[in-house]
Amino acid sequence: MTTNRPETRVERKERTRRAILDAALALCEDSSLAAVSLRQVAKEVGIVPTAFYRHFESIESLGLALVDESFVSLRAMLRDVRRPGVVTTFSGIVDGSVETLLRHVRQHRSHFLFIARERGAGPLSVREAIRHEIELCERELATDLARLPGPDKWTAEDLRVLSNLIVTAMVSTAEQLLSSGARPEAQQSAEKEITETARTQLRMVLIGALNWESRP
Amino acid sequence: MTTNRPETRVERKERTRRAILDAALALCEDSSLAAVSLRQVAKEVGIVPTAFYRHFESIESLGLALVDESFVSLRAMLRDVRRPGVVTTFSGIVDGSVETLLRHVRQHRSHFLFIARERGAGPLSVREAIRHEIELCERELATDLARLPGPDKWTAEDLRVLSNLIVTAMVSTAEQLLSSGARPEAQQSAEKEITETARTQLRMVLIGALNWESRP
DNA sequence: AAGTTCGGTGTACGTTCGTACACTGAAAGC
DNA sequence: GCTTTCAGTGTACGAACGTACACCGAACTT
Repeated sequence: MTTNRPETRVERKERTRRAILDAALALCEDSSLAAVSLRQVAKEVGIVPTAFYRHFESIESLGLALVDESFVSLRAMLRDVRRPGVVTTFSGIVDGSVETLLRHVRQHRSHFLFIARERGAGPLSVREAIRHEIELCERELATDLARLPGPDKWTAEDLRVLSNLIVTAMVSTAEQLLSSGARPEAQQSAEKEITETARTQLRMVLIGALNWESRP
Repeated sequence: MTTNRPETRVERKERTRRAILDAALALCEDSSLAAVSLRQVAKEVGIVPTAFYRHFESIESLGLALVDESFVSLRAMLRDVRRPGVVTTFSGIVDGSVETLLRHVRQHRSHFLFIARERGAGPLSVREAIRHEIELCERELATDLARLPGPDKWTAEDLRVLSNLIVTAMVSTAEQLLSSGARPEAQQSAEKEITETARTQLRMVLIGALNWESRP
């Protein structure tokens, strides 16, 4: 049973703000943010168009808020991947990472979908925000890689380059998983194939890394 | 001096069609195709809006035409990369490939820009067309890789996986080159850094490939 | 209890959009 | 030469867009 005490003003505002973010995310499922109109969002939320401005000054700044929000769940995923050494074999790291990625893509479809779209097509400021967040991911990965035997003797530059490669491959994997989800009839087998490919690719890259000689 | 003979009807039609494609491509430089209106294109070309329908039945089918056109130049690039063995060392292959990529991105900016945008944000049919073309590229790369010592003993599946990885990395490199071109003040050094990264990544992947044991 | 703040309303505007329809005039076909 | 074809014209419409402006009423402040 819900307590029926009257809503405070900030609560109500926050609730509407959430509704706007959710509505925008839903509308972004099948077209880019630039193609979403203020009026559509307002109608979806159930407010009058001009009320939108009480929360965001433009669709673009709504986009920036959605980027922040999306990367909260992404960071949660990364924390999940690197949770302290339950597994230490290379195979274990690879399998665990890919499985975690799959789980989070399923769980936060619309966020990943939004990022994948706007990464290439959004307004400049949104693209830059996404690029920046991905760069942070690469840096975090680089510091993790630096603890592995082999890469621990590399130059910082080589570490950067390797994590860029890995993150790129994982972003691509996520995008493939997303588009496989658009056709639910054969989704399971498609997901299996995509994750298997991702696992193999990670292994190939790691083998390359183990045989790499960093020369400064 | 231009010969002044009267234009034939098909010539004139083709000329207008080209103008429409060029105008659309230009308008796509700073927003996605879905956000480009039929009227904008028509105004840019200098025809009345309804005349657009004499050439395309919708913006979407215009998009498909642009995909075709863009991949003509991309295929030209790939032919260029694989031109018969002037160089045979791994380093030679890598350096040559990356340099060719850079050259073609510069030369066909707007085409690459269009593909990069619509690959993630375009209408479904456009996204599928692009995905299909990229898959063709991966297949061609796979048959090339199959001639290399090492990969020549691989399973078809492993070859597919490796070329998917390489193509993904190259697509990402192209996208980075494109966004570096948006800020002309430091473009040269940015391009140098990006291509250097791409070279290193290709080498890392190839080293992984040389040490890979394909087990069926 | 009186006054202020502010999320949400309702109307109203000028613009731009896609597209329907009837048309024109020059090249193509006979 | 007369007819047909068809790329391009011009007008006209309803719908959707962003946004300006005056307003309301309930939650807050004092």
